[in-house]
Amino acid sequence: MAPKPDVSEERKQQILEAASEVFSQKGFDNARMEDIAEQTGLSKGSLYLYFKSKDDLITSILDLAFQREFKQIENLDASEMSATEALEKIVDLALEDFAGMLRLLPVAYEFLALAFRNRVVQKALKEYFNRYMNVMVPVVQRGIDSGEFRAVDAKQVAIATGAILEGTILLWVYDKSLVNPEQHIRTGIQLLLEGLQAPPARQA
Amino acid sequence: MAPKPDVSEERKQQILEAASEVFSQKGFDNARMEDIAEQTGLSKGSLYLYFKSKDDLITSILDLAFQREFKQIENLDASEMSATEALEKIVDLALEDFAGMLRLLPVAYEFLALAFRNRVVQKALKEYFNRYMNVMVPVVQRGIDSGEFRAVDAKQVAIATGAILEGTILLWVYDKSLVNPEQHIRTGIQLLLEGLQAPPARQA
DNA sequence: ATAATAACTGACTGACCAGTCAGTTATCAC
DNA sequence: GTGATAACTGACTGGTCAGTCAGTTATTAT
Repeated sequence: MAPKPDVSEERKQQILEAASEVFSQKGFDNARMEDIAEQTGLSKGSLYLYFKSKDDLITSILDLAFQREFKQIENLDASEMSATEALEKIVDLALEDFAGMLRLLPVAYEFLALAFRNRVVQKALKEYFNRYMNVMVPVVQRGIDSGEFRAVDAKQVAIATGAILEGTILLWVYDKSLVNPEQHIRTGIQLLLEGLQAPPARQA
Repeated sequence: MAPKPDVSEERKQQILEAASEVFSQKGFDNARMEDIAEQTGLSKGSLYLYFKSKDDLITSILDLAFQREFKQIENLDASEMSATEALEKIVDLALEDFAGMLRLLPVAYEFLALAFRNRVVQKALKEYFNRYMNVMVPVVQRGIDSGEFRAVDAKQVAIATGAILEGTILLWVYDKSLVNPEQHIRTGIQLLLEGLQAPPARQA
């Protein structure tokens, strides 16, 4: 009576993989379900056995990517490092993730555009930003309390660091030959840190 | 013989204005030419008297926005200011433009996503980035030469500054209630500048 | 075998919409 | 008026594609 083993988890993975590929190559609107079906080797009808719509597919893909990106960073035990070391470690992890997310970057920017008119997307992005701040602010604050950094607003530093991360990647999209995310993120963060360690600025 | 005065320049403006509105509200793919026609009060057929396709419309809109953004910055005569003052002035101008571009931001992000698969878009973005660097690098270099800044790579500083600008705006899209572009761009740049003015970093 | 059912298929439907063009209207000169 | 032309219109065409579902195939237990 109990027939074929349940392959649905495996299929879901397979479909998500194929869909990531197709979405990143064609963009969300220009990707056809038929394209994704071809990429998996399944038929279009089968996709609907595992995901209820095209929207469901893209949502699942980005959700997974975001979850993955944070797992490592949130698991980082920063208590044994100096704040500077912790920040550098976080940047390292973000850079690793960047390499993995590369393929999804075009879809991520479309998603960002969507945030202007879609409440669900807005909520997802807010949550993402919150998790980021919840990791960063305590690290910076610890640096301030310990005297490692001068007295600044920890939130502002967390935002500036995030801006360097996201902004450098964005500039890389502008010109992939002149911007090297790995290198330029590191030096950008370095400049920020040196500003943090400096005594209150002398006159310009 | 010579009938009706030529209204085509006026119409073009009118259509671009309406299209910006509709694209920013619905996104490029979901905006219908019919929607844009309604917004202008003209008929769909008329749009095609002034623009040869939907692509032509979006291209014209973004081109105009980019040109406008740069005119002021490139016209800035920095020779009488300190490098710090010049950088701050550039940030001021960028922030002014940001206010004007706000409506186009969603379309701009879609455009960025397009850059991954469209050569023409790639070229346009490269040119934009180049113009930015051509303004920034000399200013920073002058600061270094005059002893105002310590010896760093001017390009790296220009990129870090651009990253703060673009990255802060991006974070604002993530959470509009926690990020204030005007405020956080200023403090981010401030931190960078203080790093620039600092002596070679003491140990962390 | 055969029955039970999970997994899969792909032709089809209904809706959408960019772009066209034959026809209409408005404006002007005389 | 009337003729010339610029400006405009909107029904229509051709093509696209998400999602459906009646039917088919594969796998297993007995």
